[in-house]
Amino acid sequence: MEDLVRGQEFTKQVHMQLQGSEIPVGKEILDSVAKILECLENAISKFSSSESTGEVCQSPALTTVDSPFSDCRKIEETGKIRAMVTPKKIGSNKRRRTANAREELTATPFDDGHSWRKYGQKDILNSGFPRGYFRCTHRDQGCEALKQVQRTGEEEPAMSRVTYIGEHTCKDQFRGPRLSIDSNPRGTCVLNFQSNCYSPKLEFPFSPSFSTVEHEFKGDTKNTIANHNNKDSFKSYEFAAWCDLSAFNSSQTTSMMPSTSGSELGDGISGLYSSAESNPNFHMDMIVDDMFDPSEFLNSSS
DNA sequence: ACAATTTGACCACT
DNA sequence: AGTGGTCAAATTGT
Repeated sequence: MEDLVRGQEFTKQVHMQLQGSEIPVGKEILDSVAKILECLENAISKFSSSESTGEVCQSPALTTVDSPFSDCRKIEETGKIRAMVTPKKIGSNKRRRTANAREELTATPFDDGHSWRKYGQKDILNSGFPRGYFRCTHRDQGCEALKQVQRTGEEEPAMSRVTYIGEHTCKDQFRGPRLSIDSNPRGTCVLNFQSNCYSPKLEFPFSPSFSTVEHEFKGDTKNTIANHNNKDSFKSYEFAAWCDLSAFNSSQTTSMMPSTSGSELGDGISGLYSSAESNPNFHMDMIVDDMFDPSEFLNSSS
């Protein structure tokens, strides 16, 4: 609930900034932001009403405990018989407990700082889009965090409702504040450095202008995003752009990037991460034209 | 070879 | 019986 309200506030700020911006902003973008605001308001009002009745996320109360060894199955498939005797874990019922569940409305897809492994996909009635089921890749460490991603409609940019179930108990800590890129139809990008991109995250897919930036970044391996461990974070339509911004804070460089250790990326942006981490109020926006050349930028700033 | 994703089947729940 | 959540073999990617 708190997150929803924060998200609403952030979205309002973005909306006001876009409206008051000297840079021409596409009507579609303003419309999209207005829609997001509307969705958030709906979600908040629904949540408020369900909270008072003890419900969580519109889901029915769920039972979770079964006999731990009740799942003895035989499956016939293409003439073969596979006998599976899989002890059922307590709490691993088909219907999940949704306590600790929270929902976010996000652009599709986005990097929430954790690594997820897809374990299923299901067509959902009347939704038109399949729902994806993800679990934390560190499930072997006992991390039970799950998320479900459901695209909400045909709108562009594509938006998805992401439901997080359970908290991360693994060591794959939040990778820290992210550098995200937004762009308007004119080809200008906004790099948004935020100290805590928690929820909800309001992000938009790339317009072709980003591919220009990405291409130019790839010209220099030190500034590249190509070798990142978590390649999923860098699908062409996603936001994170990474570059060596250690010029901003070389003295405080401390790696905050356990998940990228060994990659040049981690070295490259650790300064940015540490500076942002060390200052909870760190917040910086940059306007970047699509002819932006990171090497020139770095030369001029050093 | 290993890791991640896809996909069809199973099962709990309504 | 219909639906949604999960499992795990098969497939695909690196």
